[in-house]
Amino acid sequence: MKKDLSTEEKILNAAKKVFLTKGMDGARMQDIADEAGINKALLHYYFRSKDKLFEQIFMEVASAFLPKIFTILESETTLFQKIELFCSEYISQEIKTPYVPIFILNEINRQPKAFLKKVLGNHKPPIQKLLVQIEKEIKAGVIKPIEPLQLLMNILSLCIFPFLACPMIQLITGMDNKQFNELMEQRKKEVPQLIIQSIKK
Amino acid sequence: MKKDLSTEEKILNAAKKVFLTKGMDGARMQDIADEAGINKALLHYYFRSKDKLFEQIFMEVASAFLPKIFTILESETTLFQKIELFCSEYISQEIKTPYVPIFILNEINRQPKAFLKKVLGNHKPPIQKLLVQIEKEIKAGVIKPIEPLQLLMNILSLCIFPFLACPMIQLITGMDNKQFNELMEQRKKEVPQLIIQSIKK
DNA sequence: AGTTGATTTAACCATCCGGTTAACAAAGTT
DNA sequence: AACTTTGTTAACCGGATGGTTAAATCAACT
Repeated sequence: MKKDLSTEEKILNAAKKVFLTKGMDGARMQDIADEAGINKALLHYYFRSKDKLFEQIFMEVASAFLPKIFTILESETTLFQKIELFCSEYISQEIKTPYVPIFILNEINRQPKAFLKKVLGNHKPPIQKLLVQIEKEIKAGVIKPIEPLQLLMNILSLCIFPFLACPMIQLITGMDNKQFNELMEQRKKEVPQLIIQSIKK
Repeated sequence: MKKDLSTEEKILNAAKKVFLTKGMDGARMQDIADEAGINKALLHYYFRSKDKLFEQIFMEVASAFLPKIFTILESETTLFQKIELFCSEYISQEIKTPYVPIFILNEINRQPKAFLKKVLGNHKPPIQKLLVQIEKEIKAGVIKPIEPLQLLMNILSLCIFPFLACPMIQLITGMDNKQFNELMEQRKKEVPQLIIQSIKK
């Protein structure tokens, strides 16, 4: 396995792998210890409890994923540019870390309120700006009238779902990872095209 | 709770509720017993093990959900009609049973091969027909050229994702169930419109 | 009423699992 | 070298959890 890493790094890598694939409930401390090639007691020496360790992994994963997205949504560019940038950034990110979406989704399901507090702190979710921008563009006659929330859902759906369903898709179609990723690369352009075409006047 | 149901029905209802919301790993036999208002030993009297009980629930849930979908995909109608019918049927179904999609998704993740075998048996996944139909329509010049798999992913994404992300959406927007369902009702027409518009010449 | 078979329960068992302890080893520090 | 701090391990602990058992209750039939 990993060799010259510090014990703490070995643990974090192992924990990330196990938590991402099995989720909080399905993960066993022993699994993580095995994966890291160390004694189980050492886990508790470095991270006092399973909860603490999970928390650390969760924050690491979440804060590598969400801020980029939020930044784009809150940026000052035009709506169309925003959509293009968001889709291609999001999909790139997901290709690199394919297990993250379902991990996050399940965590939201497990404890919705705790999740929000953890990832947003006291901030508001950064979608208000986008929704207002959409409404403005509608009133200005730049795009067709549409429920802003529907538009946002469409964007998120098209970007995220394929990664959530990746195992199923690969299973049904017999694709391997490489083929799947090629499809996803295509989507970086196709999704924004589809979205923009649907709202452009 | 439920009153005049047979014990077996009480158990199945309780198990469905608990498994759907907490998943196999997160569910406790005691939870199910409590939910059904019975003794834990009675669970094992009716269903020998947690695995057996889960299996039963899983099959019940899956076979209430998937066949309808498959039938539509394999029917003989035109592509456009198929898309319209599929989206509206699928979304209707999900409104009734909102926890099912994430439940199924997680089960696929947990044991992909076992899942396929369970829900398909020896059959082939019924998407081949649709993919061929799409290719035909492209060659016939009825719709724009598109990778058939991309089209299928788009349809599934737009139909399923909102329900997967339902807790998050409700959390962020502050919607309640009723408002959310209204949005979904809208989608029954908007999603097929969006899809068809994107491929129509 | 008594017999029989299905249902239900309380109590129990064994194992799993998160977490602790105490002893030991390695690496500094003086 | 003696001592302290840090890292690591084997063994253990207690509670949770899936599962079992044996007795009690109920229902149907004679």
